[in-house]
Amino acid sequence: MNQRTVPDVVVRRLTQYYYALRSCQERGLEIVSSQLLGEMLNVTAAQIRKDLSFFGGFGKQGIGYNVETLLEHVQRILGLKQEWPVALVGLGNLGRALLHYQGFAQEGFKIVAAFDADPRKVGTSAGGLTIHDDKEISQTVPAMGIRIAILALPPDKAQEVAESLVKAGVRALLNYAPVTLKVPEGVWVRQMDPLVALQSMTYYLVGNEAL
Amino acid sequence: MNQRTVPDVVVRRLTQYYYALRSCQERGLEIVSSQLLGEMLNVTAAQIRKDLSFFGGFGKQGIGYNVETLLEHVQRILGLKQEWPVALVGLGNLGRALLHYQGFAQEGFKIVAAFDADPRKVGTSAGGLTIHDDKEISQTVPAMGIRIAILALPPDKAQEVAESLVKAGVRALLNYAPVTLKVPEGVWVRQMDPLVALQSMTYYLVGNEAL
DNA sequence: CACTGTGAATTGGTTCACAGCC
DNA sequence: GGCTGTGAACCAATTCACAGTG
Repeated sequence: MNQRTVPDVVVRRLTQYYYALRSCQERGLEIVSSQLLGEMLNVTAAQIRKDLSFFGGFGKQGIGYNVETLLEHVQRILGLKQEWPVALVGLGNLGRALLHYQGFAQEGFKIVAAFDADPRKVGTSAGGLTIHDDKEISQTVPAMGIRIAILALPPDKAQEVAESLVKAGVRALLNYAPVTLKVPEGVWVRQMDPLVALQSMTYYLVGNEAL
Repeated sequence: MNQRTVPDVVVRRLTQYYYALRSCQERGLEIVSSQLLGEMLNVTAAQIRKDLSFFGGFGKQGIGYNVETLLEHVQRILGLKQEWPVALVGLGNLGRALLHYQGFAQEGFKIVAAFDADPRKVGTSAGGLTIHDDKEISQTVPAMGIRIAILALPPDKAQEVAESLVKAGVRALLNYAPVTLKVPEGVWVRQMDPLVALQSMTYYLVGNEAL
């Protein structure tokens, strides 16, 4: 039990543990060892034990971890036991695909407000939501208690919109625009950029692999 | 000039430098300092200099880096000076959105083959491509010299398809399925999972922030 | 005896600080 | 004087190894 501030890598891995544990649960496992969890995720057993020890001693020596209770703990730690209202900004191809993606709602992320800057889109409806003008962010976001937003808009608009979202109370941004957003302390950004991901792999394909 | 094997973090950052340099170019900058580049990307100047020094000395002391030539170098290092044929597997909502996303082609990633397991989809066409059955992967992928694939399919199918892709010569996988793929040495995977990204931010929203 | 939890050891990555050059 | 390139110093993360427990 170590109550120091937890490194972000650990938090990210925790989400992986969450999925692995659910898969254990589906398979009807009652107990899981750090060993097995590690094999499922390509991570060492020691890593998993150390990661979990940041939050407390959830296991039993000689036995392992109870799947059910560890899952509960992980959910609680990650804040997954509540519903999160989410704003979506940008309703192009990508935005619409995201709006129709069922996975968000299944995991408790409910898109409750949609914004776009294009006057032709404003007022129309998509996925059961009326599309609002970007300008209404400052009004709607605090009113709905939204603290998470998804950005699916052109790169040149992203910074500006991010700022108005943050001003309106958003603290977590899932950014699909290929831009490095400048955000104040205490605001979190995760970059979702398929091109960057591809481009960081071609490096290895082009003969740089050392092995 | 350090010819040790380059850490993956450095490669990932290199893609960021690539975008920053292009933005410099668009703004007409001829010269850029590690300082300025760092400010654009929220990275320290020393980090940038060290990263670049893995690949060679591209700068001039007292001056900085020539935008044009550094960009050239970065493109060459990352393997971005060629076209990459790409396979797309899975043509649900997400797969179709990816197929219509122009960004891939603009950056030299050309989706040249589309696969799906659903017999109702096989034979139909989407985005100018005929959809083939998954079973044809072993035939088509090597024939077209494909080494990169995008997985946009249900989690339970992902591992199996990944294996047939790897067998067919694919070495880089952009995986949208929420599964940890098991791949042999020398195969690269980048996970694109919006839920994981959201879930690793709620941790901080739920009161764990130390600051 | 199998497995966790954790200090200690190690490895890896980042930042410092300065010599060298323009 | 301004800026790069890089060893050295520092800090962070991972792995080791083992004492402790069911």
